[in-house]
Amino acid sequence: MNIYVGNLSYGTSEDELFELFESIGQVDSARIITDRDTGRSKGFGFVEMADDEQAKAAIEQLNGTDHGGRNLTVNEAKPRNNDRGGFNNKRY
DNA sequence: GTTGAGCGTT
Repeated sequence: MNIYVGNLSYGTSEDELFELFESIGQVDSARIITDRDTGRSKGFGFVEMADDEQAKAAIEQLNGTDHGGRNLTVNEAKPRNNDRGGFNNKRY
């Protein structure tokens, strides 16, 4: 299950995210999203968990909790847009 | 500071 984690502190690392969710259940991978242009954190990230019920439990338990001075937003992630614009910035 | 970007043709 993919989990969206928003309102992260800029100081929060992927490892911190991993450990945070690992304390609830088995974490497949953890990722902090950084801006491709500036290289700085976008303030949110994603965690992938192997077990759905553990993922739900993690969402329940971590959503709204304080971490790094920020109140975390945790919920199920939306599918990522696979189109990046690429070579041809398509319209229509 | 809130939903993930690799390339101008892969």
